[in-house]
Amino acid sequence: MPNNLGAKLKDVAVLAQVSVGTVSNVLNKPEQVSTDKRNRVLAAIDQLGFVRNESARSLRSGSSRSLGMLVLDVRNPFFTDVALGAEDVADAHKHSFILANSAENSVREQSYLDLFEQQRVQGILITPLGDVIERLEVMRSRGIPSVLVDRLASTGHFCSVSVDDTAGGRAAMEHLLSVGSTRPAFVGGPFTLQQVDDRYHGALAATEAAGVRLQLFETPNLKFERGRHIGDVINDLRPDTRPDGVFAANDQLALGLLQSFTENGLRVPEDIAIVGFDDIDFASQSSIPLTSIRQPRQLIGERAAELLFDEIDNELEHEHQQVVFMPELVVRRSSQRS
Amino acid sequence: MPNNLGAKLKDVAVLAQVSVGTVSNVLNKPEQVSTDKRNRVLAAIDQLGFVRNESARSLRSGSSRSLGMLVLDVRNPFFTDVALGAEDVADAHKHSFILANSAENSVREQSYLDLFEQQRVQGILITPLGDVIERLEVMRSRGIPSVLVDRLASTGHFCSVSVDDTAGGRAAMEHLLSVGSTRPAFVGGPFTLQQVDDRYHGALAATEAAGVRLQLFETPNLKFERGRHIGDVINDLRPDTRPDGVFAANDQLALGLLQSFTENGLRVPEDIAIVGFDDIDFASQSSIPLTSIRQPRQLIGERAAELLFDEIDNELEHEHQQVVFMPELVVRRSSQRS
DNA sequence: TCGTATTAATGAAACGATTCAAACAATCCA
DNA sequence: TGGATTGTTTGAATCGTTTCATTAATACGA
Repeated sequence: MPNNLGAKLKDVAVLAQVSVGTVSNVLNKPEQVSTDKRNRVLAAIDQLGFVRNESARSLRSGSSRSLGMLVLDVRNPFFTDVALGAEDVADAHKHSFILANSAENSVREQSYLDLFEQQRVQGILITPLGDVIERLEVMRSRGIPSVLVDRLASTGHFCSVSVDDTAGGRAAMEHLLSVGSTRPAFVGGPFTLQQVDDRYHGALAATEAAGVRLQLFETPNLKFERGRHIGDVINDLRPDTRPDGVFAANDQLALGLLQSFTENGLRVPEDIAIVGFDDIDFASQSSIPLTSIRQPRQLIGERAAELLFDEIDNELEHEHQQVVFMPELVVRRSSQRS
Repeated sequence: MPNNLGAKLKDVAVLAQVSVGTVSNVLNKPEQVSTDKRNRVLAAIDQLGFVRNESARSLRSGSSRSLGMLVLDVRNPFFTDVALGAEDVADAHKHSFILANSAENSVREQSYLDLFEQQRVQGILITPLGDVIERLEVMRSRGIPSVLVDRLASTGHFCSVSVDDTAGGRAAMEHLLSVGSTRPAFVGGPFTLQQVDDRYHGALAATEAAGVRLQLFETPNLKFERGRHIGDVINDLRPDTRPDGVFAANDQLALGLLQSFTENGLRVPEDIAIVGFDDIDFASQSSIPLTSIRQPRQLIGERAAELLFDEIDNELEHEHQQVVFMPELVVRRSSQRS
């Protein structure tokens, strides 16, 4: 017996001696109920410990007051921060917020989209993984819009909020060159991730402009262990060919490199400078604080949620837009050669 | 117009030429429907792109197929990992999982409990913050049970899953003593958090047993910056009174200490050894890897969710239990004086 | 005083699934 | 052949809200 004592709207109505419609109005449009009755109703609600049944509300009104968000990896603090920003906005709109983790697995991605559809969420924030754009278009045609996060919408059919990864990559590399790196390298992968590809090409543009060769160390993913591994590889190179400055595609990789270098006795930044990307908290919290390219993480989440609400609220007038933030170079010790 | 094209159960029934009851059975008890009709129904579902309406299901059946989880701080990787474990279990039970962040703010805590109640979640996993036990008891009496996470249930009225913080604190301090620390210190706070208090008293027991004095540096919270600050304070002490071994109440504090010491030129572990607590990923990923007390993070989440499901499924026979995991000392460079 | 706005309150009809008692069909046995 | 048994299928009732067309009450101006 699931529903033990739950008082319902009708019980409240009886106790307060008004109709159910009035109780509903007290809840939803309190200003158009007379003070007298409103107080009676509120008292009754209090006395009975009445709690609205959200399922019934959603059923009747056709959609639930909730947003779904699907990220690539909740264990990456970058995404938790983006989610935090989005949640704030959802909160402000009195929507609940369902955070799901595709964990870079496209089966999970699909099944969470199923879930969101069943829940009739009002909209979806997603960092897409698999080939999911088509499905999102179908879902929108059925009334569930979505906004792409940390990913530029290539067709104009979606709003998106992202960061100019190419510019970020260029800034990172220009910085390395400016502190005197003559044998720079890029560490990252896979190149099927647009972000990685863009960051690399930004870096490449910088080295080409300076007439310097850019070494490439490709990784199968962006995790710490991979960074450590490449660090060991780099350490084994002959000192005169070994990179003297490394730009890693994200901070987790960069931290892996840093640990490997430290353990192997390479001095950072004297022997080799490091620049990461994302500027997660742990970048600045490392014992050798990491130079990084900062993305406005919370802001990305906030803007994305706002765009989504705009589409939800003004289905017709809404115009899709691509918000692209400029990332910011934050210089710390890992690249400071004074 | 929210509900554009949504086909409903009835539409499926018409197309498949069966009754709505049969369609519902195909969805819920497919084995008791004849193959013939089942196939017709499935084909119709496919053709119409029918998606179940979860609100309607929940309304009719009295509770939603979902679990709520309320953590102290989603930005702390410890909690994301616990949540990940719990989510897996929820998934396996085909329940959806709502993760909420009280952010150490008891107003938010209350309002998320409101939300969970409105959503009629089937149960709640919570790391309680404010004075919330009473409310949880009321909620249980109304059919929404909860399990305490990372917190021992002091009354026997709840299940709980936690770690023996006292033992962990003792192990941490015994380790520091064993590597030769003669002026050990504890860094952490506030002591209103049971976890902190227990870890401290564990450490104290170890020093008392060894006849050594334990210095205490109290902090208002467990964040990185506080660790950094205390690190600076410690650095300013006269070398002959300065601690030569520090046990921090969690890893974030420990990382803050580590950064401060490194910057100030104190050598870790030679001048001062550090031990943290939680063993988050970043502990091992630090450039000087951190010795820490490992909690089985995912497992904590899993066990908690399992206990919750047991209470949900066997309301009557269920017996509350307190699961207490033993933490594990993981020795790394930050405390290795060879 | 009467008609007309204006404002408040009502309550029956949805929303879209699940449930369950009853009807129906098929099979078996005496 | 009829009755009992087993297995499918049916469809009306139901969950707890919101919605909205009506009705009731009140105030206002002529």
